[in-house]
Amino acid sequence: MNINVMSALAEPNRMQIVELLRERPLTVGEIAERLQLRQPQASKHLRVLSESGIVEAQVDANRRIYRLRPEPFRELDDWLKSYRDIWEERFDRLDDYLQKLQNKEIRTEQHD
Amino acid sequence: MNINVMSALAEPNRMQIVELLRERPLTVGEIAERLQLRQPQASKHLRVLSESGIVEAQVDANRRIYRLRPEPFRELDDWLKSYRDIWEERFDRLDDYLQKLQNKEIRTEQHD
DNA sequence: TTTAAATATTCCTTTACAGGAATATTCCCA
DNA sequence: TGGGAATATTCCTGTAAAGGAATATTTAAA
Repeated sequence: MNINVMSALAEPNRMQIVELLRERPLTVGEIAERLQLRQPQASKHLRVLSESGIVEAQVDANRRIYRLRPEPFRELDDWLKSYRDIWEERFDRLDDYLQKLQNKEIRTEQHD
Repeated sequence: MNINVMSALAEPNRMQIVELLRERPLTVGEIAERLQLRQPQASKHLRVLSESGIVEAQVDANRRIYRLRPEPFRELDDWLKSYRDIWEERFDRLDDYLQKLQNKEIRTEQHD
């Protein structure tokens, strides 16, 4: 999977920008206002998102209208598909069985 | 989407570990050897993956057998679903049209 | 009960990156 | 053509995180 896409999405503000743009394309100013970011930070985050191919900008005079690009999402989906066997739990039935038998998992963290 | 999962996957070595574990569960030593990592770095990466819920360890004497957990992948898939409209390009037809008409996109980067 | 194997942890150093502040750039319009 | 609006860029600083080296911990086996 493309590490640049992952890194871009691994920053909370950028993730929020992506979630925002899911609704509709927005200008830098609108994004900054909605997310309570300063304009330069919004621009910088959008630059990272742009360089990873997640967003693209459409020029409108002195404004830039940013929107999501479909490709990274398709790639993410394709990548995920190779894990379907895992997350559908059609795998490792034997190991699972042995693990439950022994009841010896070590996990200090809580999940889900 | 869970930022911790994204951050964990945004590191190249950890992404490789996940790709490795897609095949089958492995011990720390096996992972380190296959990826040409020093054992402590492998352990450290596995700790991050474990804390984000991506992997879990099964104790076998003085060895730990790491495997993928299905939940984060399911969550990732659920999150992606909310973008299906985008990556299937069933959206923004009007804007797309106007954009192509003007032919004014600015994108310095090359993608795909 | 010492020894070796497997793994985890700690400490240190370096580097990447996010935010703040200031400034540059581009565009439209009066 | 000068000014303001929208956006991008630069410089600086602090912090998080990754790797290296050394060490601690746990376990089985001799």
